[in-house]
Amino acid sequence: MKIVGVNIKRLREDQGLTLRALAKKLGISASFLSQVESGKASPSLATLKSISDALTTTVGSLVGEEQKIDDNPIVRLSERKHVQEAGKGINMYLLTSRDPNKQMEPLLFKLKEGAISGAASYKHFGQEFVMVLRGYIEITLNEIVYTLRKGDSIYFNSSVPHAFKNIGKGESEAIWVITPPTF
Amino acid sequence: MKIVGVNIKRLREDQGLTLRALAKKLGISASFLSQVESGKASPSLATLKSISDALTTTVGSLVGEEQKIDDNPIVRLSERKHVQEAGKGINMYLLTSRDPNKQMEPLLFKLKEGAISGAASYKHFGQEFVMVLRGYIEITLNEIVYTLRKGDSIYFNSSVPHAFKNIGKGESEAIWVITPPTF
DNA sequence: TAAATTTGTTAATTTATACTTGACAATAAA
DNA sequence: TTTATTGTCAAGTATAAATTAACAAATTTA
Repeated sequence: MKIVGVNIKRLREDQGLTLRALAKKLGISASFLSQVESGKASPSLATLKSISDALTTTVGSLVGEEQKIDDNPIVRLSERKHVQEAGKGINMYLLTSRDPNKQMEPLLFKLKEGAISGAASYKHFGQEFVMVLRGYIEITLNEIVYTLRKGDSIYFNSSVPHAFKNIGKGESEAIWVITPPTF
Repeated sequence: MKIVGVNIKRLREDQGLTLRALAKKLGISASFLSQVESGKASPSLATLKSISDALTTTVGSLVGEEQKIDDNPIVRLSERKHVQEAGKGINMYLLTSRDPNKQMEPLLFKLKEGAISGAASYKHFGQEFVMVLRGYIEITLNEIVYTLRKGDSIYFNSSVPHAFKNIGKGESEAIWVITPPTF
C-alpha cells in the first residue's frame, strides 16, 4: 500500500501543509507521518480515516481507487460491443471500452417485445441509472412498480431487488449506467 | 470504523461464504475475521485491501464511502429540473434528484444551434460519460477533436481539459453522466 | 436420536507493527 | 553566524493486529 503515502504527500503539499502542521492537526507525530508518506509504515484504519478527512478526500482516493483513465474514449454507434443476453430478448451493448479504472459502466439495453428480466437482486454495492430512449419499460424496485416511457429516468441502488420488462409494442431501448463496472 | 465489519459481513453472507471459507481465502484466522465483523478488532490496511479484493468490492465501499440512497427514484420527462446555463444556448436538466450519496450525476444537455462551451478543465477527480441523442456535437479533449452523432458515446476524465459545441443544424441533445455529483 | 461436522463467538496469548521520542543533516531565515 | 524549520532515521514503547484453542449452537450424517 505504498501508494497511500504518495497520495497523502501529494495532497499535503498541494495544500501547502508541512509535515509537522498536518501531524499536529491529526494528533500524531510528524515522524510517523513521514514514515507513512515514504511507505516505511502503514497507518491504522482509524488514522487513515482522519488523514483523509483532514485532507478533505476519501479513504478510497488515498488507496488509489479513483484512478486515471486515458484510452480511446469513443465508441461509435456502429462499434458497440454486444455483451450478453440478460434474459430472453434482452440485449446489452457496451457504450465504453472495458476499463477497470472506470467508475461507471454505461450500457445500452434493447428489449424485444415482451422481454422480461429474471427477478434479480444483484448484491454488489453500486448504483444504477436508467433512462428510456424508446418504448415502455416497467421496472420493479422492492415490489414497487414504475412504468417509464421515453425520457423518463430512474436511479436506484443495485442492492435493492429489481426486475424489469418491456411492456410496449415492439422493441424498447434504454440507457443503463451502473457503478461500479461489472463487465 | 464499526461500519467496516458490518459491510464485510453483509457481503460475505451475500456471496454465500462462511467465516472460515473467507478467512482461508484471505490467509487469516476465522476468529480474527469474526472479531473484525463484530467491530471488536480493526484490520490492518493491507488486510482490509485483501478483504475488499476477495469480496470484489473496494476499500472505499467497505468504509462506507458509497452510501445508500432511497428517495423517490424517478424523474419524469415533464419534471426535469433545469440546472443552469453552462454557456450561451446550453441548457442542463437533472435526470435524478439531488442526493450527495449518489455516485453519478446524470444530466440532459440541450445545445442550441451553434452553442459552444467555455474551454474548461474542471479540476475535481471524476469521470464523464456522454452519449448523443440528437444532432451533432463536437467534443475536444486535450486538443483532440471528436465529432459525435446520434448514438455515439465518449468517456473521459474530468481532469483533462475539455470543451464542446453543437455543430449540427438546429438543437442537439446528449445524455451526460458525471461522477461524482457536483450539482 | 445420537454422533459427527460445521457454524460463529470468546478469552487468553503471542506477535507484529503502529506510533513516539529524540537526535540528525539540510535548508532557509534572522 | 545563530536560530528556526524543513524532512528523515534509529531505537524504543505500547498498542492492537492476529493466533490458538476451546466453546455452545446449529446442521448434517448415520
